[in-house]
Amino acid sequence: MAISESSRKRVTIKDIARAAGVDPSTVTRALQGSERVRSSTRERVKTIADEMGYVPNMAARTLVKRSSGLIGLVIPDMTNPFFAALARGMENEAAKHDLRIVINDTLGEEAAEREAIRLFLELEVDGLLVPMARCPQDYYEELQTPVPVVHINRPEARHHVSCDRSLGSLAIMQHLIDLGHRRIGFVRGPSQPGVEPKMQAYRQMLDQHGIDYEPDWIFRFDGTVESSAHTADRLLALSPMPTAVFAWNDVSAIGLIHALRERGLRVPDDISVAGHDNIQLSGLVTPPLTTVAWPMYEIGQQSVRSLLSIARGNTPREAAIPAPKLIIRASTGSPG
Amino acid sequence: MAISESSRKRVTIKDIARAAGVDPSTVTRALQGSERVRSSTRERVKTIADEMGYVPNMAARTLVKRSSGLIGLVIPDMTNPFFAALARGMENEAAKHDLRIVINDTLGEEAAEREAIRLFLELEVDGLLVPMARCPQDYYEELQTPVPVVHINRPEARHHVSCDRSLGSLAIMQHLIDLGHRRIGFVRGPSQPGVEPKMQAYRQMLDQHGIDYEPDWIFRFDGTVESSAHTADRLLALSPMPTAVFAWNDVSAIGLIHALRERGLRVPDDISVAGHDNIQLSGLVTPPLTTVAWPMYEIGQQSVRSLLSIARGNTPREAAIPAPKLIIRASTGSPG
DNA sequence: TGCCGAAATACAAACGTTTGTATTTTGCCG
DNA sequence: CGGCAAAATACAAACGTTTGTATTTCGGCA
Repeated sequence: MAISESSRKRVTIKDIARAAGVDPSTVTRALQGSERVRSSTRERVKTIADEMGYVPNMAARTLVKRSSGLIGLVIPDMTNPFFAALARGMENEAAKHDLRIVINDTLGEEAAEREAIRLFLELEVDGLLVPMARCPQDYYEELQTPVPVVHINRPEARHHVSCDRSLGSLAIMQHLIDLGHRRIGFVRGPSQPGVEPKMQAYRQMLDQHGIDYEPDWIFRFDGTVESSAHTADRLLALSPMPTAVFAWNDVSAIGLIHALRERGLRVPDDISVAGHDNIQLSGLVTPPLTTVAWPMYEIGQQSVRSLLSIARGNTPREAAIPAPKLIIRASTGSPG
Repeated sequence: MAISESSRKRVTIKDIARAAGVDPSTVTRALQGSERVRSSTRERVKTIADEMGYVPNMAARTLVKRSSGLIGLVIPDMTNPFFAALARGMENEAAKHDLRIVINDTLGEEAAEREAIRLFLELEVDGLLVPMARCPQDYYEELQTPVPVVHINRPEARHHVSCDRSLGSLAIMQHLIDLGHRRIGFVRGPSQPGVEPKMQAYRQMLDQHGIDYEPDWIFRFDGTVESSAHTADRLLALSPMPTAVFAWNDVSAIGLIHALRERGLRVPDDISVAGHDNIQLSGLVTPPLTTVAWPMYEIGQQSVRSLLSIARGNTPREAAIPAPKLIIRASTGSPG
């Protein structure tokens, strides 16, 4: 059920045309600053439009131009500051090209993602930006959108902008190993895309240093205090106990640190903990968290650029994206 | 500069009409499930539309219906989990009425807020939801939108859904005073709307308990580690030192706790700290934070309901919104 | 068989812009 | 002052859908 239409009628180009004593087409051209209309007329029309409080009707414009000037951004989780930074990079770049970003939140649900894509297609967006899609790649292959789609961090997609997703995790693992750790646990989250590459990097680094992979060293975090507590208990029950833990994101790392400290362990003296994402709070907790920062803003910008070059029929050149940056703080140290 | 139009032409209602051997108007009605078309035709048309991969053109529909089925949500700061919960409540309620939410992030900038409103008006949204607007109320008064606007937490607005904004702060202050605190500091953030009511509640409670307001007990937090450190230093320099601090949000509270602990103070033994917002991490830090939770989800739902009744010409009845909830954790205790 | 009313469908106009083409106006030169 | 090109403006069609009205089709009954 749609909302009923409003009472006060909106000012249209025709109204302005009448008021200015010119043709609607002249009004359009005047408002667009076309050279084809005399500058005096142009100014007059603009003034009148202003006075009458003209607001262009995008539906009409989109209809004839077959392009809305919008870019659809499908966000899996608004809560994640990760995506917020991404969105800002996109908005910044889009603005340079007179494009606007509209966002739809999917709560990380596959059905909602499809719904969002559909909404955007109906809206006739000029492009789609899809960070960490939930739907399988096949879905997008078959989709046959009439508009370009750029995925973020989905290397298997046809068009994508991705920071090598294991780089950050490799850096963290390297850091821990450099510190002398050999028994390193891993806290993983729900099976979102984005966890896997970190797991892989984790295992790869273990391999490289001849450390056996222990399934017992893998823990799960579901966002609750209880799961942090459970992980801490399990850690304490292990013998020998891991001397370091790499958590797939900062929230889980901070939660774990709390649970460990509650149980009398000192971080990093008894056990090191590293996170991933560099959220604002990661520097504000005790102890400040060693983590890795992604250049999300830059990725956002680059993805809009890619979108544009695809739309122009070029294959976008490989993006020059800065590498993720290891941020060493006080939550990691040499093993006791 | 807009993106060039795509190559493959989209399927329109006319195409379906031709394929099905009926008139476009029949196709429309069939797709809408109108009773005016024979059920056999209806099914046939729907099947054909499906097979041809029909995607409705919203611009055309909006043009004739003068209503887009969209609700514009102007978000000041996507990073704030506060707004994420709000948005979800809105989406949930909107979906019940076949309305969709589109989001625009303003980074808390006044100019961006105006831009967002403009975009939404061009999009011909059916309503606007504006949580914690940056632009002054006058701006909205004069705006004369042809669509209803519901503000969130702006009681001075014509239509608004607000939790009494001081309730939470009053509860926190009451809690601290009940614990026996008399010297209570306040950490404020940048001068966003939303800080003031908390400040007021703070002073009101001091007044009520005959405690003098000390300008020295007001501190500022700007999101950096340094400002937390600075606040801690200033606190330590005071004598007598406050025994408790009420911070305007959880991030600033957590940052402060860290800085205090770094300086050898124990929380809550030496000093209590309370926050506001109940972000996910507030329960996961050491010590877990005493804070106050807002029913954001419910407020989101309610604001959509209000929007709808305004659109129908009713004045929305006062919303029944649950009160903010005091969450007592371990960061507060009786003064040493 | 012919007619009636209802059901099903077709017709046509409208929504507000844009844009290619046609027409008018303007300024200028001979 | 007539004529001409260029500049300025007007005209008209189109975008894809919806919706009120007109037309056709149909089943049933006299």
